Amino acid sequence: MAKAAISKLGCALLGLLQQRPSSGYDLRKIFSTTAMTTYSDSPGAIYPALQRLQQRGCIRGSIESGSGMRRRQVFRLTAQGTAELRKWIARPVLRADIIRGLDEVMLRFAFSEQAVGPSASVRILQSLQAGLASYIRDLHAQLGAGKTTMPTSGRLALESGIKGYECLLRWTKDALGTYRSRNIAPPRDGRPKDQEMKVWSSELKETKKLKN
Amino acid sequence: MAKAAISKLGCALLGLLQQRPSSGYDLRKIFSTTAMTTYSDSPGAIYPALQRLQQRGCIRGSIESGSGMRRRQVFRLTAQGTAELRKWIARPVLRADIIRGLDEVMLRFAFSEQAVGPSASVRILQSLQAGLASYIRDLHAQLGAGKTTMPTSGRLALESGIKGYECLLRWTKDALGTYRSRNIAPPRDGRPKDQEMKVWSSELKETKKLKN
DNA sequence: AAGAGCATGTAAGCTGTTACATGATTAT
DNA sequence: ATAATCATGTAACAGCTTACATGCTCTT
Repeated sequence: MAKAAISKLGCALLGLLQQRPSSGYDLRKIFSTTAMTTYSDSPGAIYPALQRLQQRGCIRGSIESGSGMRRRQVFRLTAQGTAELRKWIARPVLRADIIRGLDEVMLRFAFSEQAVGPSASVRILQSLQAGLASYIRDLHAQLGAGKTTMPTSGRLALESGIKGYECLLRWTKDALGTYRSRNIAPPRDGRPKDQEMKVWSSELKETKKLKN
Repeated sequence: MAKAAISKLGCALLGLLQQRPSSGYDLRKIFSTTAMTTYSDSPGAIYPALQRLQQRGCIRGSIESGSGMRRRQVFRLTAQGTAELRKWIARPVLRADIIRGLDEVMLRFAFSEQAVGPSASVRILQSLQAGLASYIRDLHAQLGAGKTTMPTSGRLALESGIKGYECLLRWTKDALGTYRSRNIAPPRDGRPKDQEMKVWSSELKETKKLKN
């Protein structure tokens, strides 16, 4: 049962719900207010996604309706949902992930510390670093091959991509340094022993208009 | 008629076909071989996309079948297809484009010089530069607001995004410098008068396996 | 003759987009 | 009261993914 993979949006929702139980509307607000605008805040995407997650048993919603309160359904992760979230985060970073879904890798990294622990963050950074270094080499080769025949804009576009990856590679090293200075043991293998759970982004409660 | 927008993949195909008439298989090879791997090389995406473009009147395919040759259908841009390609490239770069579809902006830039002319490239770079500068300001504000409450991985992820945009902004300035040194007049308004058409990426003919 | 690669497609399924729809509650 | 906002949904549509299917040609 539940063979198909959870969609990227679904994983993003799992990650957010792990940080704090929320209603669909809360989640839409996050997507429309914060740097997560890369994801859609449209109800036609979020509510069906929540339903799917619930059918899978990853989340459970409870309707809150006190007197003088609007009806709202608050979703929480189930044990299974937590497991799925961790599985998603712990997936190895392959070249395909770097090429087609770098944003998803960054999302996994963003949730990694809270949902699994710092060692998972380090693991993502390490495989990302390796994958980037290898891919950058290939891109340089491609640039060298077509340098003379490509039009300026094409060459520049390729260069922009390469520079972006190089920038990310530098950031990866910095980030690893941050964790090293915090004395996070490099994850040789085995499971992480840390499980710190903190709630952040508490300032996301601000009101903001949302049109349907 | 033909109100719905052409999909991103469709536009990518238009751009490639403008550079050189190609069969579906040729296009798949480009997507699987070059830095355009970000786009799918699956036949289930490309052949239907080509059909849609043909139904719209943007491209026209002609079946080539000499003796001792495999049947292959080569597609060419029509006048309307060229117009649609130019319209897509000339679209102003909005913040939404930067947030949700930066890759599409870069694709438009990559094709801009051949399909429209250097002044179109410059125009894209200028609006991109402005949009990036403004967006980066907002992201810095967000980072400052949540710096203390966010977990390390979340903060680092946001920083990585910001650094990526800053890197792109620097590239934008470099690229504008390249065009300035080539004496491309800044496009005050009106249409570009240049229309240089060269064929590049002639080395993409190399063979490479593609599994169905 | 057999297998690998060329070249084109189709069909099912899922997901996101866009647009619409519905009530309840708070503000003016 | 009326409008705006809260909060949740649904329905039609388009596009991509995955998997399958089909013949033809070249190599060995």
